[in-house]
Parts: sequence; structure tokens; C-alpha cells
Amino acid sequence: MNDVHLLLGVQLVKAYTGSMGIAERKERQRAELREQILRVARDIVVKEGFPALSMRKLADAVEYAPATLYLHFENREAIAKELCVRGFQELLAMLEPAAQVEDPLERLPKLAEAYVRFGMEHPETYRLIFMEDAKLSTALFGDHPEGPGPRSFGVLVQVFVDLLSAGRLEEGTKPEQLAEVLWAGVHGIVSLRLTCTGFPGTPADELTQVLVTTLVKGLPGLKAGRAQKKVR
Amino acid sequence: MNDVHLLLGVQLVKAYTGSMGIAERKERQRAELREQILRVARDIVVKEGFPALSMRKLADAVEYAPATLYLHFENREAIAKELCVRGFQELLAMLEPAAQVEDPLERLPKLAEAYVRFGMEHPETYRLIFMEDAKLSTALFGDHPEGPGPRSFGVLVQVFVDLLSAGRLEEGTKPEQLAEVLWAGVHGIVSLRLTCTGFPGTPADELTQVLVTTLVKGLPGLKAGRAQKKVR
DNA sequence: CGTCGTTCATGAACGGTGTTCACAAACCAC
DNA sequence: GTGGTTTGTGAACACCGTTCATGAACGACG
Repeated sequence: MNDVHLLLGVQLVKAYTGSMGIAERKERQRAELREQILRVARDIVVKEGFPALSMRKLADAVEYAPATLYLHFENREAIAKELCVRGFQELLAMLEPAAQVEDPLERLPKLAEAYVRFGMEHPETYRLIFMEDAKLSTALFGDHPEGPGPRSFGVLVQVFVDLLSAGRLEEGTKPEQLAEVLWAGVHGIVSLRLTCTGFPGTPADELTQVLVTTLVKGLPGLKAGRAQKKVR
Repeated sequence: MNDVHLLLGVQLVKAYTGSMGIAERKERQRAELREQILRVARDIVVKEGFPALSMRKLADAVEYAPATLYLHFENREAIAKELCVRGFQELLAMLEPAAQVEDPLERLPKLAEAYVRFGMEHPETYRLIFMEDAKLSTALFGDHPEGPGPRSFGVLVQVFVDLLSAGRLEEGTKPEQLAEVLWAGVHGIVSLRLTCTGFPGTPADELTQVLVTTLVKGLPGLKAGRAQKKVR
């Protein structure tokens, strides 16, 4: 490789790579600007929320004219979509450690806790991914089946697949359905906390525990007794 | 021109109520216009979603100048807030029949089903209430403690209060926590269906059933056995 | 070295948004 | 009819996302 990332070095390379070196540099600079735009955009979203991300403000922040942004992204939504993908990758990364716990029944609460924690620690990112625009989240699952979306969901499914294949769940149980229920549960917790901020409510982590233990063991000490005379 | 806006019976009333009748009429007309604005706004939201509700479009639809809207509402958000309250009242109304089932264990699935059905049948209204802006949903719970928000939540709490007071739940169980978990579950189901439209997913009503039975009875046929040798 | 063609960046504009405000018209009381 | 209050409005302001012709920089080539 070339020693220095200077213009000089590039032209030396060009001496024997032909015009390829200079094209490389231009490509690298292009990618770098694209990356910078995304970095700044992320900052704005995290700090002020997605609705506050305007093309003009973003252009100002990266010190380019607004029109320049359109040389690197088709439109504002394209930027949002990219931020979504990256946010979802962060979420997946947060799930990963929990996903490696061996016993599925230990793994389950850890996954749930990690999921909720991500939502509470990155509220604006979470909002962007799941609550801002249907087109964004839809793209995460519909576009390519091996993106972070389906992969994260797969992690949840795996819990129940493992339980099932170890003979610890009733046969015929559908792991995907249980995973969906779990997902709905944790998403519900995060999502309600993020929108209905005025609600009294149990702290999110405590609520997550209740959710998981209830899903696993059912209502605590439930007596199935038939309806006696009305008590209300 | 003005005979369009004129209401016939009013002048008769004025004949013996003196100047009070005319003030009444004006007040009524004022309220009527306010109501019409809200009606039209609701139509737009239901048909095209809340982001498509612009003051200019709304003004056009009610055949007034945009500035006129500000004589009846402080701003766009005030309109949204009012639509939220009314939407939530609809939701509460949908819960009401289910809420009157006597046996709490029968009531629970019916409530869940009604909640989810509302979300699926009025997606844009549901979005507006719970997913559009934190300030909106927050206001529903924080502003006045006897609005449809807290009341709806109360209906969910009642299920577990009834179970508890009938001695069918372990003592020390907190009904509010269970209600929150249930709420998070159904909200999660609706909310995921509304945003991640591309997701394969079980139909919402079926998923609701799985959620409820799992919350009540726990994982189907779960064997608590300790982790055997890894199967993965 | 100069010229040419491509790439990159931009200012200005278009049509949209929420909101405000000075002004005018309608209306009722006197 | 006159005055005062209510009701309605057009025009403006400051934003927004997006487009497009114009211009500048730059590498390739003669």
C-alpha cells in the first residue's frame, strides 16, 4: 500500500496503477463526505429528533449548500433510511451479547432487557426506526431479507426454537408467533414510554421483568375457578 | 350570500329573549363552525393521515381563509389535540361492551381484541393518538386525570383488581403493573402492524389471542428443566 | 503549456408549510 | 345613522424539500 494518504502519494501510485489511483482518491473523498453528512445528520436526530432534521440545517452543519446534499442522497428520506439501517444495527449489536446466553429461559429476559434498554437510551433513534414513518421501518424488513431487521427478529425466534427443540415446549407451538408476541411486548413498553411521557407508570426495566415472567409463567398464582357471584 | 349561513328559527327566539337570544345564536354559530372544522379535519386525517392535514388545505375544505382557523384554534396542534381526545373517546367506546363482561378472565381477551380491532380499523386515528407526537399523547394523560386516557387504562386495571379481590391472584400482585403489561402488549401489536407493514407476521387478531393466553397461562407446556447440554 | 470535458458545488427559484397582523367588512346596540 | 365589537381576510414572514441552470475546479489529452 501507499505510505501516506496525500495527494502526492496518490500520484506516485498513479505512476503504475494508471489513472486508477486518482479515481480511487475521488471515490474515497466522495464516500467520506457522504459519511460526514450521515454523521452530522445522526447527531441532529439524536439531539433534536428526526422532525428537526432539515436539509438546510444539515447543509449548514456540514458547511455545504443544500443542493450539494442531493449529489449524495436522492432526498431526505434516503438519509432517514440509511440512519434507520444503522440504528437497527446498533440495536442488533446490543442484543448480541444477550443472544449468546446458553439457556433459552435465561436468555429471554436478557434479550428483553437489552431491547428495552436500547429504546430508553436512544429514544430518538428508536422513534426514527419504529415510529416515524411506515415507509422507513417497512423498508427495513421488506427490502433485503438479510438486513438487521429480520436478523434481530431471528434472534428472538431462536429462543423459542431452542426451547421447542429441547422438548421444553408443547409440540405444535409456533416459535415465530411467540417471538412476535415478545417483540410486541417489549416494543409496546418502549413505545408507550416514549410517547405517553406523562403517564405515571412503572419504570421500564421493572415492567420488562413483569412482562417476561408473566409471559413465561402466566398470571401469578392464578386460580382458574369459574366465575362466582359478581364482586363488583 | 349570507342566507347560507343564516339559521331560520333564531330570529323567532330573539323575539322574546331580547338581546340574549342573539348572543346565543352567535355562540351557537361559533361552536358550529368549530365543530365543522373538526369534522373536516378528522376526515382529512382519516383519509390521508395526519401529516397531510395542512391548515391551508383545511381552510380550503371548510371554505374559509387560513387565518380564520386561528380564530377558533390556537394552532394546528390544538386541532390535533382535540382530534386525539375524540379519537380516544372512540377507543374507549369500543372497549365499553367488552368491559362489562362479568368474569375477568373472559373479559380480558375481549378487551384485548376490541383494542386491537380499533387500531386496525382506524389506523390513522390510532397513529395520531399514540405515534405522532409525544406532546399529543402526553396531554391525554397528563392534562386532566379524568379524560378518556386514564379511564381506558382504568378499564384494563379493573380486570386484575377483580381477579385479585376474588382471591384468584397471588396477594401482593400489582394490578396496575399487569394492566400496563397488557396495554404494552396490545399497543405493541397494533403499533408494529401499523409501521412495519412489510413484515410477514401473524394476523393481528390471532396474535392477540396468543398474547392473552400466554400472559394468562404462560408458555404452553413449559418444562422448567434446567439447561441440559447445549442443543444449538 | 493550453484546451477540453467531466465532476462538483452553488444561488436562485418554485411551490409548499404554519403563523401573524393590519385592515376591512359585517353586525348589533344605542 | 353612528359607534364599537366581532368576524373574516390578504399579504407577508420565515421556514421547508427539491430542482436546475450556471459556474468553478480539476484531470486527461494533445
